[in-house]
Amino acid sequence: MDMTEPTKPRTDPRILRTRQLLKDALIDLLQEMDIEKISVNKIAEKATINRVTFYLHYRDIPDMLEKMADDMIEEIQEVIEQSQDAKRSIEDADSHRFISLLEHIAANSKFYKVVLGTKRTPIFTERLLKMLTGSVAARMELMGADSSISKAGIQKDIAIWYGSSALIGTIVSWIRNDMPYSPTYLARQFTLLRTHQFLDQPAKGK
Amino acid sequence: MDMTEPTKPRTDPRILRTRQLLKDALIDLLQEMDIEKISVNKIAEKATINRVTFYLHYRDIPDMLEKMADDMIEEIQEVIEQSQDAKRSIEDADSHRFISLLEHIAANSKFYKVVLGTKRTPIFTERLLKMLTGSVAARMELMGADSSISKAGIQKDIAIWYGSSALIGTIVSWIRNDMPYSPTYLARQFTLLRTHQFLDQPAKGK
DNA sequence: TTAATTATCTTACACGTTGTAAATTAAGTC
DNA sequence: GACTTAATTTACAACGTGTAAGATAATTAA
Repeated sequence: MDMTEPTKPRTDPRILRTRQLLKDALIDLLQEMDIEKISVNKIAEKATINRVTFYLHYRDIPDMLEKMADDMIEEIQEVIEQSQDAKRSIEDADSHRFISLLEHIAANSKFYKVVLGTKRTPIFTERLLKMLTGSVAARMELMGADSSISKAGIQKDIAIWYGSSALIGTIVSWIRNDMPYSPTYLARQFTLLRTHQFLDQPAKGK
Repeated sequence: MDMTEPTKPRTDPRILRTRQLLKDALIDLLQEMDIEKISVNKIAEKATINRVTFYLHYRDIPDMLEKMADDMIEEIQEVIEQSQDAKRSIEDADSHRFISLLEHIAANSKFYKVVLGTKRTPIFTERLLKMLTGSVAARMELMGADSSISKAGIQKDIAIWYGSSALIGTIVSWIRNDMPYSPTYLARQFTLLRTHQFLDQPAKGK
């Protein structure tokens, strides 16, 4: 009986090495300059890789960014799945997934500060937003039709726009401000905002 | 006594014409293709303007986008200021500013669908977020320290991250989905979300 | 270890883009 | 109608892109 994983073609170490060098070089360059100023030439040079070799792996720079975004999403999915086990209640799972995500970002802050913390590479924010929108939508399904949201006559899709935007925006702002709060603290604050938020009328008076 | 406005040098109509042609051309091109594929050549060609003339007005394409973003913010400020007069109460002003903004976006939907509705030109979203962050921060100041936010022990800066992200994200999602709700309706929904949002615990169970 | 396979390197080329210069033509201003 | 300024035309050097063909080096399988 074959016990080996079928999804392991075992890639040539040279390929892994080259791609890693290229990715690191691109992140470095994105830290230094705007994306319009980055050329395949510069990436290859910084990676100490021949320029022609770049084209053996990626069609062009946007293609490379797209593949890096794919990798990012894949990693995040893994991190979140691993944090799922042995959770006491379902309402806690949400918060713990959030904390795991923030911890993962903090552990790879150099990367995330560049790809999510700057406006240079919108594809990463785009992808993450798409993913989080799915989570928020699923959460709303869980909450069901008897929630105060439905009762208040709020359109589900608008609530999803609102909730997922607040989520990714809070994360991005946290990154841009150099992560001044711990993942646990930010998660707690986020939960508070979701429940207690803006219950007041603004102050009256001329 | 000089009654003329000092801030009116009265620009040459040729300049205005050329710039308008260039801007229209760029918006058209952004509708058709990704920004990396757009060259000064293509812009000039579509604008029926000589390529060299482009450089008499803008340093390069990013510079042009930056100036267009400046113009956008300026226009939005004007629109919002004009909606300020004759408002009954302060709490309504907020909502009316929001409606005016949405109406302005709907009236220029071709432009906004390209610059805010796609991920191609992050500088426009960036600028608008910055502006809205200011509004949200001012609103929180108005609400004061006795609000339920402060009482709940929520950091003011995090509340601003959350609120401004939800705001711009809702607008962008609305644009991306081809503005399926009227400005007034969306504003009402937004207000509901800000007050009633997510008061439930998620559904329990296995 | 040798022989195979495969990734990377080297050199080269055609083509498009960029930004600038100088002289000319056209449009707007007084 | 003379003056001023914007736009055009043509030209050029530098750079970036994407691809090709053959040589070299690293990896893997026998």
